[in-house]
Amino acid sequence: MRDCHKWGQKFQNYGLRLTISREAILEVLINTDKHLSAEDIFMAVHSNNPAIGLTTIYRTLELLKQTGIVTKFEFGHGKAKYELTEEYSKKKHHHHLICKKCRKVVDYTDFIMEEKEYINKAATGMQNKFGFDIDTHIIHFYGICPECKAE
Amino acid sequence: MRDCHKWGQKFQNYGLRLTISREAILEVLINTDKHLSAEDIFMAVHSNNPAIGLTTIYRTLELLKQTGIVTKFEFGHGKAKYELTEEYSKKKHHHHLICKKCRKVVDYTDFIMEEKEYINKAATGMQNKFGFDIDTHIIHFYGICPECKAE
DNA sequence: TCTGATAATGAAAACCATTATCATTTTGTA
DNA sequence: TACAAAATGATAATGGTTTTCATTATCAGA
Ligand SMILES: [Mn+2]
Ligand SMILES: [Mn+2]
Ligand SMILES: [Zn+2]
Ligand SMILES: [Zn+2]
Repeated sequence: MRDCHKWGQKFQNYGLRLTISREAILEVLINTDKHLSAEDIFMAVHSNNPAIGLTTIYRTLELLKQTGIVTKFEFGHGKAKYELTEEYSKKKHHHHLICKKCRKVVDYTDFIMEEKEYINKAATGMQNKFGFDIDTHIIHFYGICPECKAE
Repeated sequence: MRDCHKWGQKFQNYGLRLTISREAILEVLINTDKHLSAEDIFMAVHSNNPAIGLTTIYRTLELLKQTGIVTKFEFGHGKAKYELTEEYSKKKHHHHLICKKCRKVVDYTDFIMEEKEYINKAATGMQNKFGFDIDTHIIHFYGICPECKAE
């Protein structure tokens, strides 16, 4: 159980320990399809492991970010949200729709071929023009969700 | 001078007063090609108008955001950055390259046709699929700038 | 199994960008 | 000029995140 997961390997390679806390946090991230804040994760973990503190949540999330296991998103609503990276998630490559009214965040997986084409072209162009090595990108669409339109 | 600008009209339409503070803040935004934080703007304004406080900077930036004169960006480095919107800026439609090491932000105006094509397709798709009305989008490219590569 | 070095942790305090409060000043209008 | 509404600055408060530091858990070697 402990070492059979992808991240178990990753942790070992980085000389990090796969502790109870870290496993509990990863488990929460694996078993959700939402975008969770540190506090969301703290509360989810707390029900089974009341001893784990919020500080550890923040520290672990930072660690998971550094090792490429989670992505940190700042949607502009005060608190950062976390999601497993494509490599470690069941989710496919996707981007986000954000409702400017209710702040809902929806995953959007369509038109990935077209996106890839544009992104590749742009990333190559930037490499050539600026010498900038691109390795990730973010696309956010802002608008009003159907519920807020109806209101 | 006071009313000959686009934003003068906009302010009037909204029943807002075009005060010294607001003009000073707009002037800073007009005369830069950088992405400034509230504090950056405060310091720039301060040299000529020491009486203007940081609170007014924040309040005015929020106002300018509401009226569509500035865009607020959260690049994930702690403080928000502000830039005139396409409509009020000399800059063309563009997106951003962000260096993950030194946090530099570079404007990128290439491949806009290709981008527009993809964005239109995606926005239409989302409208049809989710009933989500998209009106803006953000594209951020993350990577390492040439200076940091050389280090 | 013991032991020491190192990593991880929790509680509490500190940090810091941003926002709220409120008394005062400025502005547009009659 | 007088008055109401809007704008402002100093200050305090907020709240998500990070630091600090003493304690605990983990692992490698003896
Ligand atoms: Mn997502
Ligand atoms: Mn820009
Ligand atoms: Zn909504
Ligand atoms: Zn750099």
